[in-house]
Amino acid sequence: MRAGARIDWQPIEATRNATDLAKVFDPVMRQRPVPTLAEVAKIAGVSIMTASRAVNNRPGVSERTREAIIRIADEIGYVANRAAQKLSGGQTHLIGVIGQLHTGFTAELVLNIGSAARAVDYEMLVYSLPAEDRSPPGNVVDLLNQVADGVIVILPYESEYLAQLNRSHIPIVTIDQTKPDPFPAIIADNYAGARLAMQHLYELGHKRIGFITGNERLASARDRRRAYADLCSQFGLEASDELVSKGDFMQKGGYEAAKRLLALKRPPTAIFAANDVSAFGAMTAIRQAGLRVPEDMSLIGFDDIPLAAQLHPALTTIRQPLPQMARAAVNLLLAMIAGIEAPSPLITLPTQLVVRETTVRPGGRGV
Amino acid sequence: MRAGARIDWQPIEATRNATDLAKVFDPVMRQRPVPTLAEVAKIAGVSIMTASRAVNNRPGVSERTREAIIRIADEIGYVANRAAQKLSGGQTHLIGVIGQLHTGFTAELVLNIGSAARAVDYEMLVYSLPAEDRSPPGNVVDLLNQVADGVIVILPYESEYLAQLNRSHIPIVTIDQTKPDPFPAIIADNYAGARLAMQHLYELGHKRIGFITGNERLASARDRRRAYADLCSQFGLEASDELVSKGDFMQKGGYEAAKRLLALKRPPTAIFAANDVSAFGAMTAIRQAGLRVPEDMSLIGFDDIPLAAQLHPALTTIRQPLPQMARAAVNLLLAMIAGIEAPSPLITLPTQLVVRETTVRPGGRGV
DNA sequence: AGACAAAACGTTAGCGGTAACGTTAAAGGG
DNA sequence: CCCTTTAACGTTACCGCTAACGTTTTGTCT
Repeated sequence: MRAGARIDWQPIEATRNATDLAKVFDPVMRQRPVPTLAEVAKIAGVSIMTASRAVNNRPGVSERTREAIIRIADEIGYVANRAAQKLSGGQTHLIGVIGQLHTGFTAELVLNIGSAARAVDYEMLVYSLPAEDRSPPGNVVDLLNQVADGVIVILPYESEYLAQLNRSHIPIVTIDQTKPDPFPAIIADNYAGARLAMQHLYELGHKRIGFITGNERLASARDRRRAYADLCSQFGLEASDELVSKGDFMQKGGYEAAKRLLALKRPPTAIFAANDVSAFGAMTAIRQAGLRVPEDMSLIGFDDIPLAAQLHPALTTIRQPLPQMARAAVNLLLAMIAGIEAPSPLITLPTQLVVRETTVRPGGRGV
Repeated sequence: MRAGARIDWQPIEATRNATDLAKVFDPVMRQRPVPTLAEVAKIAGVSIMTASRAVNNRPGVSERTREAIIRIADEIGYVANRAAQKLSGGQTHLIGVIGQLHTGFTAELVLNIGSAARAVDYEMLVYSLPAEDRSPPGNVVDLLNQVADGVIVILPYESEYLAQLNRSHIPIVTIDQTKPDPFPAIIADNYAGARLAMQHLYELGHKRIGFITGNERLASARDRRRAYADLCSQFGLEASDELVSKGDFMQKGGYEAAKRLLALKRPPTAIFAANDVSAFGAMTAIRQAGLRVPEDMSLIGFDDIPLAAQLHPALTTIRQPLPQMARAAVNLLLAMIAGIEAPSPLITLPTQLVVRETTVRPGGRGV
């Protein structure tokens, strides 16, 4: 072992003077290549295989040797080459996530997955599907498969297509898919959540409630709509096709859907939007029509994305248990990576009503 | 070449009946492994190397052979193994991006980078730095280096630290870093942008303008503050330390900073927040104090994240040219990957004033 | 037609790791 | 104290691909 190989990583503040910076950019420093397992092994005076066993914490090495090897690895700053690990059939401790980062809900979910992954010593790599979702994600799964141990997929449509395209034997978990056939899935209880929303509006006294649909390529959107319809009839609320306005989970869609509802001869007194983003769009439309939220029109969303609480007025909504969903997805994926069959192919998590400022009794506060 | 090897990818709608689904989940289909270059070569009756040259569009293959090989590759659904490519010194046509997806600005920038990358036939993989940014991104750069051809880094602090940690010789481009020493950088003209904001408020007649600072670990935040101070003295505006309130580019920081400004014996008539997210926080504080935006208090932000236009009232702000920045970053990175020295180590892009609804003459519309 | 260059294609080695098996050293058992 | 088992370590082969160089074919010029 070379003397002087020890490296002291200095905290960022300590590098703020010219002398230190000069050292940082010293060509010799910059050229120092990233060390391989072979170098660790050479310094430790063992074979590469022994070094591999040591750093991966696997049996077949004595404690003494293991410690020495790990110390050396730390000192020279060894980091395993994931590409090589994966190529040779090993594990990379990396999970891939595929989703549309454009949407607030997915983005938030992805961040939660990242936290959940780090909590169990995995890193996360994200592939953001383009907004025009037509590019088949099969190749992307293959791509992530080449570097990650497993993939979590959040698609803007049902995943049968993906199942068809995907030929990897990689573990895959989906989120927000009710058909667990192709892959195990994590999903919030959309039906029960939408019932909570409707019940809330009903209890406030609303008899005529409009609904803005989501992207009905997704089961979650269909479940929410089903709950709306079911509760309308259960509570004896007015129900007609004109009260159901087509949206797409997006802002503009919500805006236009709300506009149609407001243009009715008898507009509703409350609007249930299939997700928060649609609700934001609806809010714009309501205000543009010269009405106030919530005095003239109650509004409830779904998802509880961070923005919902920050808006004025703050949006009443149904909360999806994002941290739990993320943890469940990661745990399920890790189990599959470890070769354990999923206990259940479909894990449903409960939702929760979050009452804020956009829902009041019909007719406004005064009534 | 096997007959019947041709595969017709059916559009998603076509798979919706039971018979097709059964076929999809047929074990034989599922087990079909992802093909390698060796299989392409075998079917084509050429060596692996020739197949490699063909699919990578490199010289040394006749047009006839190339076409045949590419056709076969398409038919059996060959996708290059990026891990193997990278390991053997080749290019993966993949770029890595490191940033904090939590912040709206970064998230939007990342999406733009994704589009820019796809436009030049590259894919993007994202690593989201945890909110607690203390984990040194050096390892993460190494990680992405192992799979990507280059990395674009968007840090919540100056990048000297990164330069110190990073030992890869991988091409790196940073965004929002004024010190191009370690790596070439793309940056919006924050100083000029902030001047535009101040000039706008000045022209509306504001004489007492409050400023909410950003995260001053970033040069962009310091530049904006500098412009604020410079224009205060240039325009002869009231300037005092109490008008500068410490924020951190985040919602809560903006909220608290605005609260302090409002609590002054003589509050300002307008607030310039160092970024849009801070401005949102400020808006909450202003409303909580019983004041209206913009009648009682004008408010201007910086960045023009998508949310700015969707708020009520819509936020006046300074637009950063995200698509251009993304394209510039990608182009610069690709140039570096190709071995071309960056023409300039620091590319500055112009910003733009976007007047919306939160800025009016002091005293409200009536004046 | 022979010589020779260029294009087309093949072979070898190796990227950095791991699985599988082979070998050596330590431990245990009668 | 020798034999056997087990732990500790080493060797070999290979993952899928590309760089570098070697070989064969195809012109091309005189």
